[in-house]
Amino acid sequence: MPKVGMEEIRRDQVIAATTRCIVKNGMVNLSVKNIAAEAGVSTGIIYHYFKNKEDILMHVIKAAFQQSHQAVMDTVEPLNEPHDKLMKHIENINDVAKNNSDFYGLILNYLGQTSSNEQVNVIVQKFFRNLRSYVNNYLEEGVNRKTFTAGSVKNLPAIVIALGMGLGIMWTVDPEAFDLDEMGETYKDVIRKFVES
Amino acid sequence: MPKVGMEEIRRDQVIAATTRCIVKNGMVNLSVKNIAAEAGVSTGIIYHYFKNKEDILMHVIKAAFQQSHQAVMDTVEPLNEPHDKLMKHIENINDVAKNNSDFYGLILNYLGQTSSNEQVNVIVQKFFRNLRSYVNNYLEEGVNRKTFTAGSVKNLPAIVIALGMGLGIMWTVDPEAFDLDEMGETYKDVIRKFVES
Amino acid sequence: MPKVGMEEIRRDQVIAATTRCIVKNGMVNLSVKNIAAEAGVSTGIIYHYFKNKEDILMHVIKAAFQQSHQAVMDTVEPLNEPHDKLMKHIENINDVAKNNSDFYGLILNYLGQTSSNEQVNVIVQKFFRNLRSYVNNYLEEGVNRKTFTAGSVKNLPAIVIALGMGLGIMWTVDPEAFDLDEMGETYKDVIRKFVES
Amino acid sequence: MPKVGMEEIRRDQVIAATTRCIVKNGMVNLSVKNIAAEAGVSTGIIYHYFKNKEDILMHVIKAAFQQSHQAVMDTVEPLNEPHDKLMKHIENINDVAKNNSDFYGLILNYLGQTSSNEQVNVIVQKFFRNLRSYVNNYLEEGVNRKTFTAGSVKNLPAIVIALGMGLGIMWTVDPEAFDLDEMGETYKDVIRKFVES
DNA sequence: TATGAATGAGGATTCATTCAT
DNA sequence: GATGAATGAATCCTCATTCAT
Repeated sequence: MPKVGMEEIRRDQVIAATTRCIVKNGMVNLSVKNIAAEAGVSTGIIYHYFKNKEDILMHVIKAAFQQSHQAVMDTVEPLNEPHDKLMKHIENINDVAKNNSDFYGLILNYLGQTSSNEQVNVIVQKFFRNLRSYVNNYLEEGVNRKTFTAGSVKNLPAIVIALGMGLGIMWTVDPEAFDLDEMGETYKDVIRKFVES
Repeated sequence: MPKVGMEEIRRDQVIAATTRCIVKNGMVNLSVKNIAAEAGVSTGIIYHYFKNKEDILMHVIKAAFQQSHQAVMDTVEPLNEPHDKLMKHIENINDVAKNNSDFYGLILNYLGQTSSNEQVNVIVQKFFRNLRSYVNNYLEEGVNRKTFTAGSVKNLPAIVIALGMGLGIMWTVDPEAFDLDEMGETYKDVIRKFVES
Repeated sequence: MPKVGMEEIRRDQVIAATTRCIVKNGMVNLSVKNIAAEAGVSTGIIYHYFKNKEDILMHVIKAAFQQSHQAVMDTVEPLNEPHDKLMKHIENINDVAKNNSDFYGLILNYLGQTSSNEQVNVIVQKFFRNLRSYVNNYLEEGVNRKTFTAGSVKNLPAIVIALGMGLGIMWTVDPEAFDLDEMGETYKDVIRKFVES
Repeated sequence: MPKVGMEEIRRDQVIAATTRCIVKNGMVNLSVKNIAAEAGVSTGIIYHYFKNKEDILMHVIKAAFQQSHQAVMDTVEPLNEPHDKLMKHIENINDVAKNNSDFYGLILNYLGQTSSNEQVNVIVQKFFRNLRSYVNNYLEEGVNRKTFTAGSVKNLPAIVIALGMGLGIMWTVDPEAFDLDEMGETYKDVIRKFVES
């Protein structure tokens, strides 16, 4: 193993380990010792690469959001039609719960912190704004192209994201509540009916 | 100060104090010492009325859900028309965020625990199932009375609750994201359009 | 239940309960709350009849020693022959382990305190001196009557008591170590052979 | 101060400190804080080397018994004659009270725990069995060589150990009770007379 | 870079004791 | 006489962080 240029390897190692710890044991039971053990490193080295525990936590959530952002970019942006983009985005939201279930386990642990930790709050706000902004772009594009009616778009981004997130949370907490794929179709129907009326 | 019959008073005192502590500082920073200080009692007495910290936490979430359940009962049940009930329920969900903002601050802190604490998970699942079940009742009633079309109701309860919860969370995290009252109308429109199509 | 003249009843109740608690859970785990529960009274009343926990403990050991003293008096003193007295005393010591096994469980818990608690030390010393003194009396009587040889009696009281106590402790700790009745005979043989040689 | 290879040093430090604390203040008043202070370390480090307080206590008694075992091995085993071995063992038992008075202060504190703490009970039982087993070996050897008569050996190991322990305890509790050296001779006489009759 | 020993403050919990009723 | 609510100090243990190696 190289002894120099470990920076990124170690940071990723710690971030991944922390994510697993939070999802498995909850933020409440997260300790630096656990993180170190899960990452297979010493506690000391963690403080070489991160300022403190809080610093790790910020990097973890940023990394999660960054990954989510990337997924949208990779799958949605290549598409041309606003309608397709919107539907693909919706599918994406649904896929997160199914394929990357850690994601919800993770942000649920951070959402609780938003009211007491300003820094977390800012990051989460930015993430939500980002999500709404994507949707807004598709909608505006669609309105321009007369695919969507202008009247409906105002609050729609929030509706789309809120519904996706709500379903994701609900399913994460109780996977027996409904069939995720089938619900994904209903999700799209709901939005489609509203946006095309 | 009376020395007898304090049981309920003290328990409520501690539950209320714990709720405030969680909302203000987050579950991660919750300590029994804080709870005692917030409640204006000694730490010792807390263990006279509760088995341990976990026990308090369970009572806190149960109390919050019970209160929410009561609000639905009080406002929705008196109504006669399924459509009115559904819309009233939706209004209720929205009102929670506005009038009882602690509620979201609280459950966001518990949602993070669902993946690691089975007991919390069960309670939250039960709560969500309850909520969906209410909506389902209105819908079935509406289908019987031909107010709603049968085809749409299958996944609708989850949609209604998920959307409401998603909006509540989003607004709690970022109250500047949208106007809650206006969004409430859109929320109703979305559901109405879907259910009546 | 009478409300006056409860003094002795309550004190005995508490002393008996404390004894059971110590034997069952060890002095290390003894709490006033446990005592109260075992005695079926409130914690408050305990402080009405005893100065504090230490005070209870002193009364418990005194009561145990008093009882042991009484047993000797009742069974040994009526006898006439020094040799019979000595053997009866030895039988008594053995019987304690068998019939009143709490006794060893109790004093073992107090013996540990002798090095750090002067008051306990004094009580235990007095008890041992008492025991040796009984034996000494039989021996002196026996020497006077020419039953025993003078040379052997000097250290014998301690030997008799030490051997009895050692066997009692050993058997209490490990009842499978030997058959108590058979060992009682050997115990008597050992002393008899020494004293009559 | 070195930072590596401290494991054994620290463990011994803590075990020795705990022993002193127990002898001085009794097990009832033993706290991890005291141990740490007596050992001259922080409380935190104690939990780095021991699982918990119970774990320390187990190591303390094991160390004490191990030391006692070693003393027998070193002084008794080199001897050839069964009779010499037996007498040397007896002298050893007596010497413990005189030269290593902490030993009795220590085990007296553990004996009280045997009835409530299974783990301690097992350790103490094993220790006693060991002691009896040594004596038994000398006796069997002696019977083979016709030094001892076969009839007397059955219960003798327990008698030897019990008497030694009883005397040790008695003297530890009340050193004025008798002269230890002189009593040691009587102790040997008692056993000798019994075994050689 | 990397380790893990070391610290001491802080966490949950228990406990002896008091006191209003 | 009797209760059990109330207190706060003390207990066991964990944890974030530092630092010698």
